[in-house]
Amino acid sequence: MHNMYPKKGRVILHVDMNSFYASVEMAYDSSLKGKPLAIAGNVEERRGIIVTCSYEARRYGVKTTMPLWEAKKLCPQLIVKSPDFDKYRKASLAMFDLLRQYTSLVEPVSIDEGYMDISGCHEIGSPIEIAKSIQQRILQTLDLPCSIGIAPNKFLAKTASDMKKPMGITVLRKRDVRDRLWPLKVTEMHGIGEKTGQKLESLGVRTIGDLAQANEVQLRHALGINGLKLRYRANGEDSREVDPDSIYEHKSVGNSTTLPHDSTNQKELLTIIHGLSEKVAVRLKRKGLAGQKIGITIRYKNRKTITRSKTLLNPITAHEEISEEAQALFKSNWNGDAVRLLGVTAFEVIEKQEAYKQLDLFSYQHEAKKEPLFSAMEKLQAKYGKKAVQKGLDYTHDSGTNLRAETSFSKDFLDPRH
DNA sequence: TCTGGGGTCCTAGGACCC
DNA sequence: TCTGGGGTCCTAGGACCC
Repeated sequence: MHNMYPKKGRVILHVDMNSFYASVEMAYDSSLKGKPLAIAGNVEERRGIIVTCSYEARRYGVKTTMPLWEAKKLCPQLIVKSPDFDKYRKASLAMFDLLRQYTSLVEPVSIDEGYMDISGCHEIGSPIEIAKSIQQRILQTLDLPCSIGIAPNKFLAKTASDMKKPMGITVLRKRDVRDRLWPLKVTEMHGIGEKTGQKLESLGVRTIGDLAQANEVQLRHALGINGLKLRYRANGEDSREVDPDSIYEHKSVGNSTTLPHDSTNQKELLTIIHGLSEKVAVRLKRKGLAGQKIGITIRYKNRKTITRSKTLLNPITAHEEISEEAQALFKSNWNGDAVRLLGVTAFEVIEKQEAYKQLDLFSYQHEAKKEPLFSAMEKLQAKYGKKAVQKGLDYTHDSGTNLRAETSFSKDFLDPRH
C-alpha cells in the first residue's frame, strides 16, 4: 500500500486578483497598460478616494484609500477613472466560472478573491500544477493577473497569496510557519487592524510569532475571545471549511452616499433617504429578498456616525415602505447638525418565499383586531407558537388602538406562572 | 484639502421570559 | 422585605475587510 498522503490534510487555494479594478480597465483598454491608473469614487467632487490603483501608480506612492487630491499631488500624470461595477462584476463572474471548472468547492469572498478546496483533485495534477494552470488561464482568457496561495487551510492560503504580487504562486505549509509566518509583523495579519495592533503593541506583541506564543490570559483580557482566535491562527491553525453556498447567504442590503455638500435641509435629506430606499428596494427585488429590519446611518459634519434601526413585524421589499421606515427613523433621531453622509440598510433579509409565510401571519393579526383578542391569540399560538403571539401583541401596541388595554391581560394569561 | 461604499462579525446592556 | 440564573431578542456601536 503506497499512500502519498499519509496525513489526510486539505489543500486550499486562495486566488487573489491583482489590483482588480485597474486590471479590468486595462484589459478593456490596452492603451492604459503600463500607465499609472487609479480608480476613484466621486471623481467629480472633492471627496474622492483611491479605490484601486495600478502597480505603476503605486510606484509614486499612490495607495488605496488615499484622498484623490493627495494622489494627484504625488503623481500629476495619474489617469483617474470612476468605477464601473457592471464591468467588474462581469469579469468576476467569468473568473469564478473558470475556477469552478477545477472543482465545485469554490467560495467567493469578495468580487476579486476566493477560496478553493482542491483536496480531491489529484487526477488534475499537483497543487502547484493546478495553481499554475488557473493563473495562466485567467491571464490568457481574461487578460487579468492574479496571485495564488497554496496551504492546508484558509488562513495560511490567504497569507500565502499576499506574499508574492503580482502573478505569484506561494506555498505555505505547516512546517513553514515558524520561519515564514512568525517573522511577519502582527499588523500584517488578516483580522488585525489599527486598534487591535495598538492593543497588541501594548502587550509587547509585535510579530505573528509573538502572538503565537503570547499569554492566553492576557490576550483574552485585552481582546476577548477574538484574541484566542487570532493566537490560534498565528500558530497556523484554521479549521474553517470552504463553503460554496456562502454567496447565497445575504444578511443585509444597504446603500449610502456622502453628500456633495454637508446639509441641514431636512427636506433635502429626506429626499436623499427616499432615493437610497429606492436603490435598496430595487436590489432586494432583484435578489428576491425582503428585509425584516430597516436601519439608517447618519454621519455628521464632524464625522461622528450614528446608526438607528427598527425590527419590523413583517419583512418588506417595497420602495415606499422602506422609505417610510427610514424617514421616520431619521426624523426621530437627527439632532439637526449638518449631515455628511446618509445610508439606508435592510437587515435580516430573508427569501421572498419565507416572507409569504409571514404574510399569512399578518392576516391573522388583522383577524386579531376584529375577533375577541382571546380566541385570536389562541389560534395564533396553536399555529405559530408563542413567539408569533408575542408579535401579535406587539402589533396591537403598534396600532395603538382599543386593543391596547387588553394585551396585558392576555400576556398574563399566556404566562403559565399565573 | 483630509478620509467612499459595500459588507460581516462581535460585544454589551436592557427587556423579557422561564 | 429582598432578590437567582439561565436564555433570547433587540438595539447601538465598534473593528475589520475589500
